[in-house]
Amino acid sequence: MLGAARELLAEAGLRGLTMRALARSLDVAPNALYSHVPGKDELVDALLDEHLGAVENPPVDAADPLAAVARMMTSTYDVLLAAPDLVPLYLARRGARGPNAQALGAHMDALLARAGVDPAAIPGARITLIVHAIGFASFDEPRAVFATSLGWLLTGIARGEESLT
Amino acid sequence: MLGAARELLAEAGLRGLTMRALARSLDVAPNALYSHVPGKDELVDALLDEHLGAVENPPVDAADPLAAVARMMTSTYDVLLAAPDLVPLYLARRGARGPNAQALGAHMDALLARAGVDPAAIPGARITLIVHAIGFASFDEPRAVFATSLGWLLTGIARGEESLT
DNA sequence: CAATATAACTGGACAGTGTACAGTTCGACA
DNA sequence: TGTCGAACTGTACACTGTCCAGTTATATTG
Repeated sequence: MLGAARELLAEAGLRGLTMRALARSLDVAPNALYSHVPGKDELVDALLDEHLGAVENPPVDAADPLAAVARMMTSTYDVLLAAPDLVPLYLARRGARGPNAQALGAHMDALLARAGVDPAAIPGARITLIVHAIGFASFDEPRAVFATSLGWLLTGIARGEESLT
Repeated sequence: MLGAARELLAEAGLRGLTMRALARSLDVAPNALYSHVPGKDELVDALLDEHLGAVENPPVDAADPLAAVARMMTSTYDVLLAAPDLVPLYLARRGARGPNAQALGAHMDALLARAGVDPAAIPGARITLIVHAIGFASFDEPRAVFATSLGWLLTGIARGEESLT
């Protein structure tokens, strides 16, 4: 069912992802879906988290942890862009909260800690990086702009400055 | 009509902002609205741009242009949060493109230029800052996290680094 | 094997959505 | 006074997500 939903999204786009169309593609009555999933929101959530499985997880003990974070976020960005129709859904659902999303978050926290980021600042840094990746994927700017701004962000995070307010 | 739409949004939320409800609040048949606006998207666009009129425009010749950018973005963030129901719409419509949005963009470009940012990097920096503000407003994190990460971003932008990829 | 519990399905419906079409009312202006 | 055009109405279409009651098929028991 998740697979059919993914296919449907790829073929018919965000607008085409409807319970009825999904049921049609499974040769089933629309309400039969509700035996497998409580509602469309939950289906979408599952779709979002599953998709995050493709994000690259660099080793936690990488030589340069900050570069590893950069690789991770770039991979996230690429994965998001690989299914552009999914991006508005990440926004509408405020990210993903399934097992894949949580594993990625934990992984990133570990890398940030190893990069010497103040522990108290880690959650904020994680959120910032996630918002940054999803936001950029949403506004689909050229990839170079994303890379540049990711560099800006990591520079700032690494130096731990926070005046200017 | 825009006013009624704004009120309706405030009272009934994002979900309650429907053409039919808007028509009802104006004591008019639903399709009468289409004499004034081509469709719901355009109505929403107008709503979004109008709302940006509340963003603070610091003087372009401020002593510290980078601090002025920070003030501008903080004000944007506050304005966005003042109408949380509008935020998902900014995302869905990929920002605003009306006169207010354009004026703000031009203003920011001028400030970034005065702050010594490489002219070629200005559009990217502008987009980055906008994505950052809208993204944070969307994920509604504590305000302090926004401020901190804005500091990170501006630090990076000002130093013009872009390695790490 | 037969009986039963349970998961998966169906038909039909409800209340809503944005919007198109054709036709009417009405105020402003020549 | 006559005409024009904007603003409106009634009706309708093709959708949406989801609920309810009832049916079928499958799996698990006695």
